[in-house]
Amino acid sequence: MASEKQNTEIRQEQIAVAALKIIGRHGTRALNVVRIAGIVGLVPSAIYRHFGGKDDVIDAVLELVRKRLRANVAAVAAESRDPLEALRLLVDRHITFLCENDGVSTLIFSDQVYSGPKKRKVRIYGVINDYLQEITKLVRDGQEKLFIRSDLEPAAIAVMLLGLVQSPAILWHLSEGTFAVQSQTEQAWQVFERAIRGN
Amino acid sequence: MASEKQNTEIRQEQIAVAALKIIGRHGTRALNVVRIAGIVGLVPSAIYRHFGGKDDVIDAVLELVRKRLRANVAAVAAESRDPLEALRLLVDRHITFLCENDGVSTLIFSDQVYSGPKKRKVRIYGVINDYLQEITKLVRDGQEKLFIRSDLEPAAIAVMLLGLVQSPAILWHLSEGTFAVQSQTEQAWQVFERAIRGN
DNA sequence: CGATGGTGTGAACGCGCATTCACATTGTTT
DNA sequence: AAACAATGTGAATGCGCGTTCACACCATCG
Repeated sequence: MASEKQNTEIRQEQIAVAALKIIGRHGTRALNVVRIAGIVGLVPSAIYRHFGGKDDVIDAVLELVRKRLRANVAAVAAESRDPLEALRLLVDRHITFLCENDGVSTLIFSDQVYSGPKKRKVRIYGVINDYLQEITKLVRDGQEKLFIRSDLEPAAIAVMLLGLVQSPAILWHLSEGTFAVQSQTEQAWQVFERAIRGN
Repeated sequence: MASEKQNTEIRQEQIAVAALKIIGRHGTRALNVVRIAGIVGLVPSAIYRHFGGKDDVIDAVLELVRKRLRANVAAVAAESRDPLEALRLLVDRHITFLCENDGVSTLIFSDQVYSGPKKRKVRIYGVINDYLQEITKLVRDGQEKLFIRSDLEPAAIAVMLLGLVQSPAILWHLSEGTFAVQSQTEQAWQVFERAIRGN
């Protein structure tokens, strides 16, 4: 019944993806090595061939999230013609990302965060800050090109944008998909855009 | 070393408060009967005189949160002269509430939510919806009195308001109090108010 | 061909923690 | 005063789960 041998790098990737999937579907509490191993097709102890322990796996998941967030920003920057449109596209992508991976929200608040090494909290803050930083760049760019009012701090706009999406996402997955996340985000974006658009 | 006997109702209150405090300071993972009992001044097994189990304790914490959120809305409604001012006061109160009780944010996303009985998720959704409902009332009132644009759905405004506060709160407690939550909320409110204020 | 290192396996250990139970204490009712 | 219900105590139980370890397999290198 032995699984085929795989390179550690591949396994690490598989394990991180599996972990994120578990967190998304069943919450961080359901994240245990048995389940992870099950998805990857390994025996629990095999996990320790590729990671020092559960904590390291969680760190890997965080890096995965960081990558995907970065990829989203890069994508919208490429697709759009102006920064304001880019922000709108980012809102769409971000909400989709959060809805498809409930785990992202839960991981950030997870007890795993607070129980783990203190570095954990710092690391999560870093991931979010990275993301905010990139959004801030978009905003600043929009201000320079006069698409966005320049009497507002770019960083503050970025945080607002995050909040715009976060609440609907929470409500969506608490409501088991009942909450009209699409409509809510749509309206919120319009209000938001009117408030920040350059005159 | 025996504690004085107390009425079950009093104990239930004490236990819920203790639990919320633990969640806030150390995360939901640190929420165990030993710790709760320690704070209340009881022996672990005594908890079971007042609650059926840990799950019931968590439910009690949720009710505690519901009460406090309701109290906040009632307070600002009483303090303010117009609905728009009420909303601004509510933002202040809500951010304070979230910062003082980190536990509220963590509890909502907690694995405990997803692991517990399915009713748990519904219950949390209910708590938030209650709160949203009350905010929506304020908004609608503001629209009728022409303080708020009436071409916007009251419920959508309410959700936006929540998002306005939530992100800063998250960043604040991830950053260990470094993040300038006050300044952020201030700016966000101004942008938001300009967007929704009746012409 | 033998050695070595990387990967997978199954069993076992140990800890944290929720829960239970028999017993003690206190307050109230009859 | 006796009986009973409510509350508090300490010990014991049992489970989930992270982690470790000795062993097996297999590729690559010398």
